[in-house]
Amino acid sequence: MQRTSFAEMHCSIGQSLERIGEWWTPLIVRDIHLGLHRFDDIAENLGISRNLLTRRLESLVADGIVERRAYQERPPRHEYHLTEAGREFVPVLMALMAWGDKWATPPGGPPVRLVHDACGAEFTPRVCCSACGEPVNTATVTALPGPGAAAGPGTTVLARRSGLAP
Amino acid sequence: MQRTSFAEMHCSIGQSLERIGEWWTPLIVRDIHLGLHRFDDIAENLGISRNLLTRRLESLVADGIVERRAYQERPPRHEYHLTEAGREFVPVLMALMAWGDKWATPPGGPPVRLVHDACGAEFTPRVCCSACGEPVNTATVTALPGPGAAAGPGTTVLARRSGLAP
DNA sequence: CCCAGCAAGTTCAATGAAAGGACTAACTCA
DNA sequence: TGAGTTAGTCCTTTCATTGAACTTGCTGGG
Repeated sequence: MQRTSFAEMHCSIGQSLERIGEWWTPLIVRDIHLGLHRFDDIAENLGISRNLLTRRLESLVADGIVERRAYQERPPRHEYHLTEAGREFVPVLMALMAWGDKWATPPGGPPVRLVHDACGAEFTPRVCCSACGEPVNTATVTALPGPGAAAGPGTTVLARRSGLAP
Repeated sequence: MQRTSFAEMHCSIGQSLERIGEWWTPLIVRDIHLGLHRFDDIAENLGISRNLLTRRLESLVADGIVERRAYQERPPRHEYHLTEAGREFVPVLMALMAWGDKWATPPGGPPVRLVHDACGAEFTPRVCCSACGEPVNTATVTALPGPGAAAGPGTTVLARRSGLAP
């Protein structure tokens, strides 16, 4: 059946997943980021079905994560590039990669090393506090209801627990 | 058709997605982290089909992200808790949430505020360099082939481009 | 004692998304 | 003229997802 959409959820994770949470989508963004801009390159690299790649690229473009850019007129040919939103998503992918390196190491060891050009070091991405710069973890972070908190699909029980409308 | 598995990919993102990339799975982890430990609570909160929740929880337990803990004997009843791997995944979810807050704000504004207990500030998660602590972005990070880099499903073209075996 | 209720699932049919391979369009280059 | 490139579309098969009903084992109230 059609997948349940997360679009109506009062949850930014749900909203994010609606845009980049589908199967293949994060890998497509990874490929574009790593320099694969042509349809056939991405299709061959991932081994994704071509019709599915068409659909995924369409929705990424519709959501403003990827930009479809003509690089010649006749015949019309296009390249795919990340937008600002797409580029800002890449660090999330790096954090995901770091988690995978630690808890789900691929056969043969980590396939990618990351170098931070600004400081020159090979590094591991970490999620940090924007205020003090320290790494965050479940023990040191508290989640509080924000302005958009509400009972709705995806947050019924949570809203009840935090004292919002049942 | 059955989803193509990313398990054989030489890519930590693929490995991560294989474990937590399926539809619903990140939201299930979110719910458990936020204190929903019972099957019925999670099912009601998300509105997920109960058989699907069963399957997702099974695979999360099999992958060592969630732990199934008996809290009474007769009748047998269980609670779900995050393991160490699961807790370390939560910051990735926070980064994903921050991206959604910025680029896909849910109706009504950000539904959750995060407070870093260590410094007391309300903050935005950022992905930073483990060496110098500065936030990373696409412009300041270079990806290099690591020990596990290889041509294979999910990385054929990339491996060719970076000079590995065709 | 009987019935309602809870918790944690399991079973089932209907539907539509994914896979994969063949096909098309429009052009270029030798 | 024929092969190659690029970016898709079309089609069939197969399986995951949905939603709702059903099951099991026990507790607590009247």
